[in-house]
Amino acid sequence: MDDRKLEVLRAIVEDYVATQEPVGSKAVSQRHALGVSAATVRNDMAYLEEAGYIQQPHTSAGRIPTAKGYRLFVDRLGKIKPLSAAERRAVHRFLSEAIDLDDVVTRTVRLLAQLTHQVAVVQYPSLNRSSVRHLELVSLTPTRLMLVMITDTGRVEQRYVEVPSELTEDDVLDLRRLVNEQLQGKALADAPRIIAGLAGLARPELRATASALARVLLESVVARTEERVAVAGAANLTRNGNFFAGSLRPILEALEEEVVLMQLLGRADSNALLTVRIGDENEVADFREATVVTAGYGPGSVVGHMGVLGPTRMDYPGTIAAVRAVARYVSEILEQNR
Amino acid sequence: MDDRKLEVLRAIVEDYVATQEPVGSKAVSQRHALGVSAATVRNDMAYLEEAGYIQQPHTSAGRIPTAKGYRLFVDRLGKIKPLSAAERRAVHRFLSEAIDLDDVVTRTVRLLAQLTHQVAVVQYPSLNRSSVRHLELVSLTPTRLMLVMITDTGRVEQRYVEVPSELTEDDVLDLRRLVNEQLQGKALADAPRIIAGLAGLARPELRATASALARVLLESVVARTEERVAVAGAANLTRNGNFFAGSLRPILEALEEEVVLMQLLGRADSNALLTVRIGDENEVADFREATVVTAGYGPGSVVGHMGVLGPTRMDYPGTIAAVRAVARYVSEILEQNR
DNA sequence: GTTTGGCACTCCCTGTCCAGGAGTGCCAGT
DNA sequence: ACTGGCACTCCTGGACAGGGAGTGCCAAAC
Repeated sequence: MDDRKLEVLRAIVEDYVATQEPVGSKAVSQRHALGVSAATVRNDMAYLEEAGYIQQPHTSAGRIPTAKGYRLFVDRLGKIKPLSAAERRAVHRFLSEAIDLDDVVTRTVRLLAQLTHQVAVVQYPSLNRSSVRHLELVSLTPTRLMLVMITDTGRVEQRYVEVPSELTEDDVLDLRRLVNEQLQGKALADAPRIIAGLAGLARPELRATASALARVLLESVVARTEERVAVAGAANLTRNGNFFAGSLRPILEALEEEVVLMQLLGRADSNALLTVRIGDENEVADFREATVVTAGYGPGSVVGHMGVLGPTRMDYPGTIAAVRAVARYVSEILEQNR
Repeated sequence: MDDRKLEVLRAIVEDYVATQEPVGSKAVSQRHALGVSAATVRNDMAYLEEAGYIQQPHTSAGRIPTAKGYRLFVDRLGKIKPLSAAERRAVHRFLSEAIDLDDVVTRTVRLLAQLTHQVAVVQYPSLNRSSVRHLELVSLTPTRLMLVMITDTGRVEQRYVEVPSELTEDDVLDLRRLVNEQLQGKALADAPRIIAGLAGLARPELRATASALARVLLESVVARTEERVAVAGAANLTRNGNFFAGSLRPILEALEEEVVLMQLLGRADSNALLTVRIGDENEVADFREATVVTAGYGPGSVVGHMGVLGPTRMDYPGTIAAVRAVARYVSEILEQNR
């Protein structure tokens, strides 16, 4: 494929993203210094359409890019434009004011939404990629405990535990020491194995209690892993003509389903630094008209993902730069709090 | 005002809520067994319009209720229809499966959204109406602590504390004992006073550390109080013709602002069991076209509010019943976990 | 005095038609 | 290989008319 044809595609993508209207041959030849006439552009456009990169909403309208066209643009044409110095400073300052993990996530998701003018999604640090920092047992009544687990990423999980027999203060201290000895510093992915042997290590009279505790512990490391996700910027779905072809409904519904959001952020095993899924490259049916840009983050290794969701007609260079920058800053912050 | 006129108003409200279309005199006299002709209804409607309870979108259209009309309907005409037995069972089961406070709030807000087909908002138990159940100090590095506060409603707050000098294990134990002795069981509203005296009670060599700790403690009980709110059901804004006169944007934006949501749930001091704010009775400008139904909840005394937001044209009896029922169940659950 | 049927009137809604405009495809000429 | 010209297609917006729903008012009936 011709170099000029690529330039024409770039012009179409850029103009269409900017104006949200089909772009015609005259506009391309005038606004972009290609040095050729509109008629020539028309020939190139016919070729690009034939090849599936652009399409016409109807005869006698301008062209708009297809998903395939955007893909080519992202892969070969888009020059990522880094954030301005002012933006970088703002990101840095806003995120460094966070007081705990919850706050980091909340601020991150808002920041992303604001920078990209799109819907932002941030996954809380995944439990099974974290390790245990501390386990705390608080006795509420003699037969009722509260279990609090703190991970190295700062995430806090709490559970109630009903125990079969009454416990003394010393019993609680014993149990606390036991679980911390066994689990502190261990990766949660390894935890189930350790937890299974927990009851056997307790004093005989505490066996029953320890196994009740083990059951709840297992639940909190296995059952609800992955689930937590924060969303912001839903209002951006209504920007200008975005409106997602009027089918706002399913999108809003999907945004409230953790399962769908996790799918959106990509299979947890993906360690790719940055992923762009355009249109039908997306697995979730409701997002066939959308593009999702995601990045992994974490101190050293990836512990979670974040991303933004927007119309396929989005400002790719800007969005990609923003997601990448924010993911980096968040990783830095987690590193510091380690 | 005539009894029959009230019946006409009720008919208009009910039909309009059901069909979302202006209702005419003929429809009223036919569908509701008033025993009078359309012409008579027309006279009554002229009166109701004069008195400000209903209005015409334009000449030669049917009538729709005004905010004043809905108000009268709610105060004098609506017979609250309790939830069906099946619904009550479903509510009960769904909520009793919650595993911690976070889960209770999440489930509650979803339940409300689903029952009422509207946007639901639930405030986390307000910190300054709770009391301290337990304070935990975890040492991360010799000069860095993690403070975890657990309240009687099950809410968990965590903060990092940088301390001026290196601490031994015993120092940490000492501090933990001190803060728990002083604060356990105390209402957070009283906490600032107690915290102020905290540093003075520590061993001399721990004074500096204790006052750093006190600063952070104060922050966590004062600064971010009230703030946390959960939202669900935003997709319901797009139901049928709801769309809020096409101005979806400001509503979605407002729903992401904690401050606005707190205003929506009503001044924190309101202890009223159930509040209905219709149209301009609402203080928040963006919600002039909306009705907000809120209820307080809590074990014994009110510790937070929950509510739903919908178009003024909503099913008042059903919505009110749902909000009240859910608030009661949640209160029961908090009572049990006390 | 209240209720009723009748009637003229108003206004919205829908569909049709038409002119204007933007953009294309193709062809012949450079 | 590029360009200018030209006929053609299709969308868009305004104008206009007909049908329908609902009203207000009036005179007659209960």
